[in-house]
Amino acid sequence: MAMDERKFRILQAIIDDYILTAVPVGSRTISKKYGMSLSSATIRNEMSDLEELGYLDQPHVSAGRVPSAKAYRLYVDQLLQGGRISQDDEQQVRAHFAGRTRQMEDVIDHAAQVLSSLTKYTAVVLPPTGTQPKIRNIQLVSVADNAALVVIVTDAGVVRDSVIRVSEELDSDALYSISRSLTAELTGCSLTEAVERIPQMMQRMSEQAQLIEGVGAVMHEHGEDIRPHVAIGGTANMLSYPEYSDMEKARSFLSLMETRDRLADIISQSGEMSFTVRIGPETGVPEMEDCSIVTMTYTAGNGQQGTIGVIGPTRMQYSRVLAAVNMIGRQLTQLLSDAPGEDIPRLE
Amino acid sequence: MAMDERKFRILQAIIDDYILTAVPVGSRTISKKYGMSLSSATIRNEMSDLEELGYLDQPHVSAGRVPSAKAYRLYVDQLLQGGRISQDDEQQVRAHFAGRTRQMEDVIDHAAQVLSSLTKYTAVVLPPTGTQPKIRNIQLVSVADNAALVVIVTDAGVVRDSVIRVSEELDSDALYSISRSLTAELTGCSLTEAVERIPQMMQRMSEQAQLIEGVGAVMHEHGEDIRPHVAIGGTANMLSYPEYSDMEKARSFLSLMETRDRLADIISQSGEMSFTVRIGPETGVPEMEDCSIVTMTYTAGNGQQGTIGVIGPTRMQYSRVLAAVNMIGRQLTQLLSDAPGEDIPRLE
DNA sequence: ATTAGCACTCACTCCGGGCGAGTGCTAACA
DNA sequence: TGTTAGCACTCGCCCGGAGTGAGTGCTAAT
Repeated sequence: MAMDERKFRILQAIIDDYILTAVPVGSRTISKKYGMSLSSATIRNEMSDLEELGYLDQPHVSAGRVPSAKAYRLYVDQLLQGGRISQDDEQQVRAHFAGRTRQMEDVIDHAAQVLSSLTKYTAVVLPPTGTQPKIRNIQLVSVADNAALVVIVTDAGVVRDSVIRVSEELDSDALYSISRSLTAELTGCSLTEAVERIPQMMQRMSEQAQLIEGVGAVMHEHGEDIRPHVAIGGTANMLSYPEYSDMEKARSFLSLMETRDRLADIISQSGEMSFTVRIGPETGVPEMEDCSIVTMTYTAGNGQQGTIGVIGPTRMQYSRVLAAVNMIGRQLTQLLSDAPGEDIPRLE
Repeated sequence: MAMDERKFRILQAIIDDYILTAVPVGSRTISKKYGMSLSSATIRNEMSDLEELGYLDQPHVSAGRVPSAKAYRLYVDQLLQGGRISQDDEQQVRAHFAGRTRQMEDVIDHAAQVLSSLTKYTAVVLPPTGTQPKIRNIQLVSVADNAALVVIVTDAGVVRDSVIRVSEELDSDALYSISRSLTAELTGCSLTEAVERIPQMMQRMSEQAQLIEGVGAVMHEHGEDIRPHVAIGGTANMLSYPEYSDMEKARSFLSLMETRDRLADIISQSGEMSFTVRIGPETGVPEMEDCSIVTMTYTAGNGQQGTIGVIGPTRMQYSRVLAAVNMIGRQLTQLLSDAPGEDIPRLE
């Protein structure tokens, strides 16, 4: 027994109905609501077959059927293939993003907000990261008598800056000249390469050894601890769905959303493809057994890649979510491309 | 009929019990569990009086009594007066914060996390803000051929920096000399004062007019839009409490936690006093009718003030929360004081 | 002033019956 | 051979009533 055209249409109808109502759907519903000229009995037979094929589950013997993860998989594959992704609210959203120079962090936060309010699910946005950024410029700025600010500019924007102590009282000219040597020496290096070079440099410019060591420490710290800011929107949305009427589930979901590190891992595991849909168990996260995650990567001007994602119940409205994710993703790529001229958002 | 010693002790017992169990407490419970040598009947009479005085509410006629906001107020006033604030886990927490130079943002996030896990409620931390920070140094750093990064250092640390376009191709030496003039001119000004001076400066140094205008724009933007990063921890905790078994309530609470701007407003409304406890309606927030908020201000080295707060149900464990807030608050103040020498966290 | 006793209230739980949506199977039909 | 009507059966869910127990208020005795 194989999957024929009719079975497929019935399956589709079941999924549609279940997505809408979150209630196990019965044969009569399909036969009546979804204009097939088939009696409920026939549908029943087909449903029985579909269950055998693994596309449907039955919560208990006298209940309707519920689509399985396998069914959703088929469903979204169809969606993705067909490319039926509309792009309605595009205009409004574009307006939201237009104007003002923004910090990367703001862009990210905003994207998460828009995406969640568009889909009514939970949205997660990771900032662009990627190949080790290359150093472009190093500046020491005097902050106080014995403290200086280290600003490291890379091709990804400004890497976080830090204050270090300077032993002697160097005036700003002195700092500037040191900045120039450092820049000359390290331009084009990645942070880790730069850290490796620090010892030699300390020897060569021994009178500034302490200062240079400080700079090295800053680089080291930022080279490792790239704990990017993760933007989340609409966690509260999930509570509106019946699948989270169980408090315990809701709690564990929310806890997961709070541990940003783990969340970032989960979201960023979205393969090489630009579009990824992970359904239920495919997420690989026990707490998300009945969630699906739709992710897409976007690209900033410097080639770095970020990820946006939507998390919802497995019965999410895939076509709408796919459309929204696709739109926001493209929008971000465009916004962050070097081209536009007036704004250069930077990496936080 | 007035509040006498015995009534007060009974009220205290009722509050203690209710805080523990979240269940309306009856006269028998008090008479038995709380070693008063009084019969339940006597307690009943007293409870009736306390209800008349407005300290107790009765959900329905045959249920026990529940403390009113007025009762909690009395309770915490007593707590605050007595100064009975223990400081047990102080050591562990101090260890958490020790070591490593940190960004202000990290410190804030971390404080929220610790505070929420310590109290099992929701914690909110606002970064220090305060009197307009004074400019200490302005640096233009070359980022690309026709773009420069403006870094404005104030006594509050680094104000967010932005990239601006520079029309001509200025090399880094040229940028440095402009930086020096700008610094000389504007040191000691607040951001808004500096913005006012921009027009004159544009006239005076007309060949760099566009550049200076750009710098002015950056200042203006950051002078206004001080949307500080708000750190939140433990929102999921709230779902463990029976008062939030109602999904609708939980949802509205979480939504509130998501609108950081509003949340920041609410938290920062904590009067002049260093310690504030707002109970139920006192919060002034409809969504928080049965929440209480405990806040405390802390002070950074430069005199700027930040706020930390804990949000929980009105029946929160005030003494523990007060202790925790107090401890973390003092800890932050100490950590952020200029004194310690090795770390200077900075304003994000 | 305190307490024992008593009648009364009322939320909560448990339980059995009825309901209805849904299934699987069988037999009839095109 | 595929489709359909009919039927018996299952089982979750809702509803109403009885029972329970915690709690109160009042009264009378100590």
